[in-house]
Amino acid sequence: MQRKATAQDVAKLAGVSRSAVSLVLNGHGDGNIASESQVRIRQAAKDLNYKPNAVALSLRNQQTRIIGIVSDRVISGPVDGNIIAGADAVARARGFVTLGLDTEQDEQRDASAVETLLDRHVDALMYVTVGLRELRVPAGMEKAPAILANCFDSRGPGHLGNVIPDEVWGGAEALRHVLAAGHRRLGFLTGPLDHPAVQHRLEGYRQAMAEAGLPFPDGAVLPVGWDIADGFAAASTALAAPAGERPTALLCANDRCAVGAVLAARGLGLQVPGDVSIVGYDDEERVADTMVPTLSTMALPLREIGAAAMTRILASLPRAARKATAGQQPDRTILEGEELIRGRFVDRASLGPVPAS
Amino acid sequence: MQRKATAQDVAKLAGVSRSAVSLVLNGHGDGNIASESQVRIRQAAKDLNYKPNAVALSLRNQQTRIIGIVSDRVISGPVDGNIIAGADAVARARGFVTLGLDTEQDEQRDASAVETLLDRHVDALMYVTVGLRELRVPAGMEKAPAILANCFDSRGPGHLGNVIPDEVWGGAEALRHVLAAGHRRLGFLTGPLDHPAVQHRLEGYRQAMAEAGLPFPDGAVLPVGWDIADGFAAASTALAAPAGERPTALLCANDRCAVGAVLAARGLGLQVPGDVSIVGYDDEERVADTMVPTLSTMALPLREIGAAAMTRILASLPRAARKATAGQQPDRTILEGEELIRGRFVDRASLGPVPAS
DNA sequence: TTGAAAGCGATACCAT
DNA sequence: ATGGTATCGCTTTCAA
Repeated sequence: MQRKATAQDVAKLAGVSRSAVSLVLNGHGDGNIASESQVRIRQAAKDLNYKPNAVALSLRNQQTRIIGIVSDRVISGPVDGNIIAGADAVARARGFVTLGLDTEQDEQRDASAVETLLDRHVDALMYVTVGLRELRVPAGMEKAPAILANCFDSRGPGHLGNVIPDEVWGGAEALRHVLAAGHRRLGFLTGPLDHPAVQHRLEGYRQAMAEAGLPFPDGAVLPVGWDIADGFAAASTALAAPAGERPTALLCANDRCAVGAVLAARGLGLQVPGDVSIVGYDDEERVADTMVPTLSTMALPLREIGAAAMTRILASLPRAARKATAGQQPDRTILEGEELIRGRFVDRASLGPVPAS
Repeated sequence: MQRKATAQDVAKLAGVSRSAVSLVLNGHGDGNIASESQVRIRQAAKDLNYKPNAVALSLRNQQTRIIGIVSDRVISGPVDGNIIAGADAVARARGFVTLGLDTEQDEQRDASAVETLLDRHVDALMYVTVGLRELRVPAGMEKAPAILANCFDSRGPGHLGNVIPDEVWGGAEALRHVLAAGHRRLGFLTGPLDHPAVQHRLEGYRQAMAEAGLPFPDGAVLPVGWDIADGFAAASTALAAPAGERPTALLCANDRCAVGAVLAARGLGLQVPGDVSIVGYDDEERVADTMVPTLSTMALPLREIGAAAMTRILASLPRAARKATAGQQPDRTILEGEELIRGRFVDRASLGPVPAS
């Protein structure tokens, strides 16, 4: 912590009292301070490169302008941190800063992370998960305004509000694109059936089939996992059927799974998308866009989720930084309910027309 | 910022003054406060779940116990945040917290990120990059103790100290494993030749060849890029040669590039590692370990780099948190020089013996 | 052994 | 219009 100019220094240079400095620099000077004093004060502040000490302000205002973010494996993990990036962008635009603690998927660290943040007197809390999932809200989170991003309260609705991707819509939208390309023999390489995102997407798949007046082919659902090897194994099986029976399009649980599916197709001597189309999910950077062939995929609106969650939490804070105690009540109703955000389908090379056969 | 018990509350409950509370709770009570008062104070603190207000402490001690981290695309990016995780683990173990700002590769945000951090009066700064590179140190970084992780000062040595992976050793070590498997016809799918990591690894490759008494095959170096598509293109060319001439092992710039190489091999009807061995670099989570086949690769010691950088920066801080101003000088010499960290070779399935042919 | 008081930096009320 | 002063919560020196 280096030493910088204080209000006192500015006051001395301008030949006034520090109260005058404070008044002027906060815009309350107009009815109170002689305008020529105001000029001198502003000049002095500029000369000294004066910035109010954030720590002193925090103490004085009982507001740190820090939003604490607990994440399960977003910061340290190999996956996209765009939720946090989106949240941070909103926070910074409003003079807040985010303080992130990653538990690295160790549930025991949840409560201690919250405690650390609370000890630092963050103004609000946000919990971010790497994948959509149920969250056992850590102890202590009720002690500050809080919101969940990409996860939902295990105690059910009516507790902590949250922002999540609209997976029902996402599943439906992805399938709509596949159907529009003419595909009818499909394979759904989903993640585990007990995963909430998988359930939602399946519902979306059913919706899209119904919209198209098609029956839903239950046998086409192949629950696997989220990794390359999972996609490889499932696709190897699904594509082993003779040309007239095998699926002409595979909808995968995510882009890595799709990579495995492409690998499997190539192993069987099949072209993508010539013989089989493959659609991913997530639009993972440096995977979907640089894969061979590039992956058509349903993008997850991660940045938007983070931004929406941060927007809500900031709106719940008492206005104006000052008078946090006496002033108006924080508007907690903003923190209730679930907000669904839609992604968008990214059309690249791996989805093509139905093979002529 | 919720209201919590203050030292005043503890004092009242224990029937003493707040100075007594402070003395006792900081271990300075022994020669000063009656031992029975001490017991009462400790009990009262426990009853009220008293924790000193971190903000007030920061103001009083002129030390926030926050380390600011600026990163170019580590938090928001799709790549491993393990450097930050390693740094954070060290910091938290010593009662510090890290405040990370990601510039998302926008150089213009560099200085403003540093400024934001400095405005928050962080005790020290760290700059983390997603890949090894030269860094034009942002303005303002000299205003606090600072260190570089995974990058190096563009002004050359003797300026900001740094911690980076030992890429020369890494290149040599990877090649040693390939040579030990018997391979002699090699292909080096490196990143761009002007990239520092590529230059270092190339030097390592030469070393390992020399150690083995082999000439270095300049024609085997195929500089490409870092993505799947790059690896695919380069490997497609390299492996197009007839069986007796084509390389039996490919050393790739990173794991994604290796994925592209595997894709290319499969496209040519070649087995990995049956016909050609493929070695990655980075040991990227959820790629190297779940690829089909799983990737043998040179792991980058990201966590260790973060931990080492944080260790050095904390060691440079004035001891004991108190008497920051008057007390001893910060030990800046610790922040000088370059520290090289070695990774380790991870032996999985993609590296095999030379094909019988 | 204990408590009163100064000070970290900024703000806002209240006399002047 | 201006400046003195209490306050935020804590630490530490100095008197009593």
